[in-house]
Amino acid sequence: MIRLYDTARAEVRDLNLRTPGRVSMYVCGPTVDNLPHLGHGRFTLVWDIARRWFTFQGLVVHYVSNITDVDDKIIARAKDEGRDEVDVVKEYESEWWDAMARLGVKDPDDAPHATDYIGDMVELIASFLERDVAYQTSDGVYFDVSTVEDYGLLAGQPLESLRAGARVEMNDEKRSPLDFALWKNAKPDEPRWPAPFGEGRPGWHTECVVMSLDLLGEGFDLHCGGLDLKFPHHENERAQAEAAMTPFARHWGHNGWVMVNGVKMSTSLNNFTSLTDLLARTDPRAYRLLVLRSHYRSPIEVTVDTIADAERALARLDTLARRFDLPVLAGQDFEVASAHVWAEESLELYERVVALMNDDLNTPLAVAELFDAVSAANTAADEGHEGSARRLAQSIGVLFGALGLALLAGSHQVDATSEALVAERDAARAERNWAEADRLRDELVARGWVVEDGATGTVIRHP
RNA sequence: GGCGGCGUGGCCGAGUGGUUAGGCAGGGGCCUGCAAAGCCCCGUACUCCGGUUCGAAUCCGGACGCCGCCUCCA
Repeated sequence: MIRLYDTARAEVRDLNLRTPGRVSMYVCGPTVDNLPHLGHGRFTLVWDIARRWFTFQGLVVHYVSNITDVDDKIIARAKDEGRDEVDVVKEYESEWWDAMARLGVKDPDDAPHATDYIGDMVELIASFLERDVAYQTSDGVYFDVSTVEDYGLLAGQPLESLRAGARVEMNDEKRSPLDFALWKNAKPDEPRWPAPFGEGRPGWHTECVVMSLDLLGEGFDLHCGGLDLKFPHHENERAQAEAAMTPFARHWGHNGWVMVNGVKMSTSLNNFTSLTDLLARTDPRAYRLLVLRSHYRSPIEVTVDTIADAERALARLDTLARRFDLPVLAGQDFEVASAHVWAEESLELYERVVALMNDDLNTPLAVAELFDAVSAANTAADEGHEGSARRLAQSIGVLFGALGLALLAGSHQVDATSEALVAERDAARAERNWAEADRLRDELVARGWVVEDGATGTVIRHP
């Protein structure tokens, strides 16, 4: 049984699936108005890991993650740069998928775009107006949050106390500062779609309700996103589903933030580092390992130091892959646990990892177990238990693969000159000509190789 | 003002009553012609003050500090 923290209940509870054996999950995706930042990297990694783990455990996952392609910030950028909104969207959506590919985030089964669902949104908003849970003002249509009995469920606060602390500037046409825009009337030069209540565009909170229900159906299993979406975004989605009397997400999952020097990384603070930059200068797997080594609900510091730390830890794992020549796993397709033969040596490891992962995705402890197993595999090999060591190492590779982390043995493409130097060095060593062997090693190092003496002689690899 | 979270060894980061988290960095050793990789050992941490307990980083109370949400944000 998989257990997961549910924000709506504020507790870890059994993942209670709509259909046994199948998980339907919706992950709130990005607004494509800029390069993705580290926070986007974290949420995609966290939920990719969850998804992969569910699959590994034999569940059939339907994973939906949207692209918000109509938004004030997109319009603002297009204006600033004197180009078309569609052009802005095209550029940054392309950057988004590039970054996802480099992070090793598996493609969603469906990636709906808000603009493909305008008609459905208009219909929903019209129904709200009809039923009087929404109202028109001079600038658009607003949802009346007071019509939803348990508004504030996800925020963990009743409506009254949310209202008391509201920082939003009061628009006197709004009945409550917490009421949110369902529809924004188009100003001149703004993109617009027709609607019975006036030409314009949808507010941000409506698209996810419509798209998740369309693609996953009523009462889907899991709705996820960054903690900052908990309120008001997810609260408002929920409110709309409630108002439409449609069963919505059975569970809510939220991941912690990326911090910068102890402060939340956020768009508004403009203290973000682009994911694109990070991925250009580091091994993308390092970020995944960094994410795995802390709990998904905890904040993490992503800095040059913590990434470098993760890269060094990764080197240890790659060394294992090299030593045992492990296959590369964790691509777009990955193994299911039942497809792997858990040898005697690794069964206990597997069971411990399963217990940890199934308890609210305890990746930090699972990773600690795996690192312990790395030592065990190396020790077994050092002691000459080659087969046993190999079986354990293979299992480690499979389990990291299940978490989306590919262990890389590295390429063995060696140029002819280097190959000749290796042969010369082995000859020199055979003659116990250490001076010459060391000279040849220096030469190889100068050519950019890491030189190691293996059981079969000189082994060179890229650092 | 309301709600929530956090404070752990040089760094990152788990842990929720008693036993080694793990990684990185550092020191010592084994192995090696010398290295590298690997293995072993080591630092004996838990903001502070009280309390409960045979025993607390872990529970309770208080203090201090930090962060977040109640606009936009993953």
